[in-house]
Amino acid sequence: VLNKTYSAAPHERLIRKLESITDLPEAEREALRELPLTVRMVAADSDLVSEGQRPSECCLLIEGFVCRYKILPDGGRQIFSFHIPGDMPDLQSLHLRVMDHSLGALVPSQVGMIPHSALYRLTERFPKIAAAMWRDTLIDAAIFREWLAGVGRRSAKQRIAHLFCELYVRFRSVGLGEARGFELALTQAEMGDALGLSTVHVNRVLQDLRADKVISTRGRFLQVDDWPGLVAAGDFDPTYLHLDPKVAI
Amino acid sequence: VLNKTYSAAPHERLIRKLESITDLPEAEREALRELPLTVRMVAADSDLVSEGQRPSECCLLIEGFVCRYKILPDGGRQIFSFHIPGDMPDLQSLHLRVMDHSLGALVPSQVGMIPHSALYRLTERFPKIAAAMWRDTLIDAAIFREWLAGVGRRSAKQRIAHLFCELYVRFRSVGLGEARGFELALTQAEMGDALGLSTVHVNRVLQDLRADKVISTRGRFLQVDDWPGLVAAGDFDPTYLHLDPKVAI
DNA sequence: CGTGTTATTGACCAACATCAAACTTAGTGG
DNA sequence: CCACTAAGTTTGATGTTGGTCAATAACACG
Repeated sequence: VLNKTYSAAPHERLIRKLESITDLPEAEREALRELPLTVRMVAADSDLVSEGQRPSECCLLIEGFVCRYKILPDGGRQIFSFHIPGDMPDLQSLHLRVMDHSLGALVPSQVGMIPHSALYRLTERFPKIAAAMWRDTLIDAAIFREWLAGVGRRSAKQRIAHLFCELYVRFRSVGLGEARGFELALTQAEMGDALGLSTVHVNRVLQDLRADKVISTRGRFLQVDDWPGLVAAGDFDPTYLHLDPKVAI
Repeated sequence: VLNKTYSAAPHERLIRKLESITDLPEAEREALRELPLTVRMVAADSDLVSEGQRPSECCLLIEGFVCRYKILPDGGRQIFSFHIPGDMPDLQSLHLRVMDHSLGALVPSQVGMIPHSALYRLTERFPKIAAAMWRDTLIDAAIFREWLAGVGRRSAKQRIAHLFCELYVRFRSVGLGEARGFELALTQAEMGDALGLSTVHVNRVLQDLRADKVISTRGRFLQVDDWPGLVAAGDFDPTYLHLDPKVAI
């Protein structure tokens, strides 16, 4: 638990996210703004929620970068998803009491904790908010399917390029990142754990992609030099993200 | 479209399924029984819904065995999930208009088509039914995560054993299959497409598992000869299925 | 400036893929 | 009821992607 100060407007982050996947009337937006929320800072590499726990609140990511993952008996780690500000990475805990995986911060992050009770009340009073949140968890599932197809049937190079495409589009769809690229706060080991690859192989494929002139990296900033090329390399089709037409990248 | 006759009680199948993951008061069960439902027969290897479509109804699987899948540009196929009677494999279409994958029958199957409009009405009138269905789609996502961990980090043998464990538990949890095993209506090619393996390799691993005396096959019947052994071979922990304690296998 | 983390490189290896053919089984029509 | 066919399973030989191990080079941070 750290103590930095931030001036982000947590509720607006959430609203912007939900509006990237659906339309919300003003009454619903207003109701979302009244959600009680306790801000908490989380250090890098520490868990927000761990496998086996029964949380009584959901996290809204305000600043930072987090992932969901599971450690397998042989010590291997599988990362299931990455989350950016505006996401509620453990929204599922609202209807799935016990966590079957963990939620960890990849960089120092700021989250807002929202009691389940407040969310229940909101979803009962506003069916449109319930539908938007349900839809969000369904898109979550669609992303898992897409990753599954990647790990099951795509080459290492396609998988890495695909991940970059997905993150770029998701960042842009909520107004984060820049047109030329985005902050990719991931080590190569973490990319490997997400894509089912070894660190060494991730490194080699990354060199390939740089040699192909589709991306370049400056520190943690991933610059997209050739978007059509990256999309082609990753066999990327954003349909599965189910974004609202109004935010089409 | 075939024409066999069946005497299954579709609504009871659905109720039994939902009760395997939650508790439903009698009023809710009664409301479910009134859901309008058009029975349809589907031939093996034909699609119930295809990628790109915008269905206006959901399917309830009454008899048979279906899967969700996607064909990749290089011709490869990734199967995302298998569904058994009582499942609503495309419940997600209620909040995700366009299908990002297809739903196909693996054997001749019987489904009940339920209009989205009827489901919307039901979920608005009965928050408990909405919660149960939302929960069902969240478990769906949990299964994707588990498969992702398998394809990403587990060996071929673990993945196959894990799949058998999952199907056995799911069949049993809704009162299908037998204590000694269950009907596995899958070709080795289909198992490969689900697990990210080649047909040849599936065949070899299957021979291993038979040699290890954990399973045996008689035609399409998969007999579990050593359940603890199969669980160990698959590194299987049923937590992710989020079954209600009352149906614990 | 150290010190620990991350990136990169090289040598070697294994799991699983691919290709091709033979064998089995289950349907189908005569 | 049998021959014929197509689908599925099994086997062998060979190839490749990506893993493992281990060392070195770059960084980032206190």
